[in-house]
Amino acid sequence: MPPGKRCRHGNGSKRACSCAMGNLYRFTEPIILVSLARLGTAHGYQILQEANKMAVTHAGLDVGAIYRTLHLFEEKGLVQSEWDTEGSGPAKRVYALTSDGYTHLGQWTAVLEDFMTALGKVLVYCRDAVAEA
Amino acid sequence: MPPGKRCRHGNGSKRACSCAMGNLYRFTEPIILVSLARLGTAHGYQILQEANKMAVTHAGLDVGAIYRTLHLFEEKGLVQSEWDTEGSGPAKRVYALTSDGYTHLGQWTAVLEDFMTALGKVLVYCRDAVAEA
DNA sequence: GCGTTATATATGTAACTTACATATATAGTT
DNA sequence: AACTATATATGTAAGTTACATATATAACGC
Repeated sequence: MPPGKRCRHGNGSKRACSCAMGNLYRFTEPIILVSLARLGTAHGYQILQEANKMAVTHAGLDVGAIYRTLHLFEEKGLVQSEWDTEGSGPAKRVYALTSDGYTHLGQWTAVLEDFMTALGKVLVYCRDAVAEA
Repeated sequence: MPPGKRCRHGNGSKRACSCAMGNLYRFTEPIILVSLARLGTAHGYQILQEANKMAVTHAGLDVGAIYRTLHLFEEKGLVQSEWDTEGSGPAKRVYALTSDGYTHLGQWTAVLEDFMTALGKVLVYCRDAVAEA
């Protein structure tokens, strides 16, 4: 919990690691959607790498969660996929956003906007409280 | 899930309700800490009202979570409490932050700063992706 | 050829958090 | 006496994270 505690994210700094404060929401769903939107077409492992460039916690996205969420998205019709047996390495299942997937990303974007605004207010109060203490 | 869906938060607007996108983290811990810091001394119900002024989801903080978290905080030594049987209404247990509680709030503040920065980046990507679609 | 590493997908599950119902009790209002 | 608001507290189903583990293919060095 305290910043001194060494967690496995290599945080030797004086700054508290997000993992030390409990399980924060990692925005797995919107990050996968926006990663796919940016990549156009991609398989799970590529999404993982793109996604972790924008991780909101020190831990980054969970590998297991990526594949589970992609299956879930396909069930809901937000992505569609096919096997890619060409190229090097093991066979990959490549995904792309559907029209519904783009719509869903738009809805997530609106939620994130509101979330950011609200969290910004909390943060101002936090800074004030810490400064006065 | 779609914005049209009426959830119990009275969202008849075209904007998606946060609850429709799954269970977001509501930052129960830091919001209780900062609420207590602002109020000085307060009982659970007062904290609930102060906390919901800065709710990061449409649902606001859960009443049950408030009392459970206050008990947890007391176990950890982040708050201390006593019964207040004076004044009107039922007896209230009034809480105040300890020195460790202020420290913990400081650590949460640092985590929120990082979180906001990271989420801001995601949001920029989201806006770009939605604009291009 | 063979062990090692990197790539790639997938499942299992314990712990944590949220969502919501429910129970209890006191004070004030009609 | 019934109703409403205030105040605290518990129970638990569902959702999410954390992390281990299993499977399989390709590339690389030796």
